[in-house]
Amino acid sequence: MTPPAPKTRIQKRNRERILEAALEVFSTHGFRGATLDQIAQAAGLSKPNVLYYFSSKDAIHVALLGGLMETWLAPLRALDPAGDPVEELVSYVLLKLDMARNFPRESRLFANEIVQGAPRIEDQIKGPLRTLVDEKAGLIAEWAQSGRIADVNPHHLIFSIWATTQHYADFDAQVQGILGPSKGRHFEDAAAFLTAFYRRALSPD
Amino acid sequence: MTPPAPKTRIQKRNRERILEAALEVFSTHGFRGATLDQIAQAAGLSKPNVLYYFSSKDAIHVALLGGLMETWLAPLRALDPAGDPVEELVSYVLLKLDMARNFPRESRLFANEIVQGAPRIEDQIKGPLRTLVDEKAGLIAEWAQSGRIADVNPHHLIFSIWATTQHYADFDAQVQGILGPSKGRHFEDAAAFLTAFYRRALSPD
DNA sequence: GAAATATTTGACCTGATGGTCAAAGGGACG
DNA sequence: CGTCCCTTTGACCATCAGGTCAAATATTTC
Repeated sequence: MTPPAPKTRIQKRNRERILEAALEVFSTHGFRGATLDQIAQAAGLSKPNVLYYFSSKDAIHVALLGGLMETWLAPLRALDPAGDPVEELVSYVLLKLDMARNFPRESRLFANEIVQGAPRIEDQIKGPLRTLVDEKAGLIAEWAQSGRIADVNPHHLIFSIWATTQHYADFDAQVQGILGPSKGRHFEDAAAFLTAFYRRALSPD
Repeated sequence: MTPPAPKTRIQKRNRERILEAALEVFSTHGFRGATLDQIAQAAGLSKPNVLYYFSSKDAIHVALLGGLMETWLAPLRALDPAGDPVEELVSYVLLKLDMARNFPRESRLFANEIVQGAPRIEDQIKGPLRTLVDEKAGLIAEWAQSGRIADVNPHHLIFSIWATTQHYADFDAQVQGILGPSKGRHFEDAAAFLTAFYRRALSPD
């Protein structure tokens, strides 16, 4: 479907341009709402030229999601069994919030996909993502059982962290509609709120 | 744009059918991803007949969102200054979670809209929603200042409640991909988790 | 029960959109 | 400097989708 390895310099450059443009367009309008013309224009290429590098609109989307999944999981992977449990989890919250701040398009890309039933990444969710989450949930469960953090349902704790952090990327329009526009202050306030909140909720008695 | 008041019985019935069908289709595929044919078929009407009741696809979407906004805000409006602060907030969390459980399509409809920048409900967000949120944030701020709940940023507390509860409707595909399918157990687990979590995080020292 | 009004629909129109193709342009290498 | 292969594109095609319309069919009203 998609050529496995870019060969020439030009191929590498143009494939990257296309993926960058597609990220912009897909994350803003969703898969169905995005058009090849928009992507081509954003990439500075003609539509047939885009289709020279990717066999279809669908292939672009798949390549994007696939290439981004690992980046998206990295912060969770970094959860360290050797660290202080509460601080590890708080760090995870802040890392995810940073990602929402610095990579909102990536966050929205996934949000668009998942809201509509994740038809194109079902396998990735039920495979690698689930495996990683289960592993880290096990770690959190140990922390809880040994009394090093409060007794919480690990999976739902992870969901809450995803929800509260990605919210600032995915629903930015709502946040800014309610709080007014800002150049990052909302993220700083959110960081302060979430840090205090999770520390309180997770610290053992 | 849209006839203000349905007159005949048939009009009322068919307009309702169309809105029900549109809720189903829009919430699953997003505005751009939904087609009039899909809506017409789901409503059991022909496409021209659908357009006899609503002047355009856009008009259907606007009517839907407008009609649902008040329902969506009701739980927040119910936050009672006279109640016990922590329990009022926990009740709000559970009410919102119930809505995510019982009205997932409505939740996804808004999610789809907001993720893509809320182009069609910007006014509703900056108007009625913002007003209500500011009012209730004031109430929460008083509770915090008088030491009846922990000291938290009220707006971000509200965002966290929206995020953690709507997550189970909006990102259901992900939740079920990770936890496996369920007939509601996830919601029960989430209710237990969120209750304990918010009670812990909000209870004054 | 006939006239007036409301509802329904098949056929059609138009623009948008994903995708194709043959031909032209450009660069690397002998 | 000519050949070969990679890259680019203008022109085109087919399908889909939102929307229109006039004619047909119910329904209401008098």
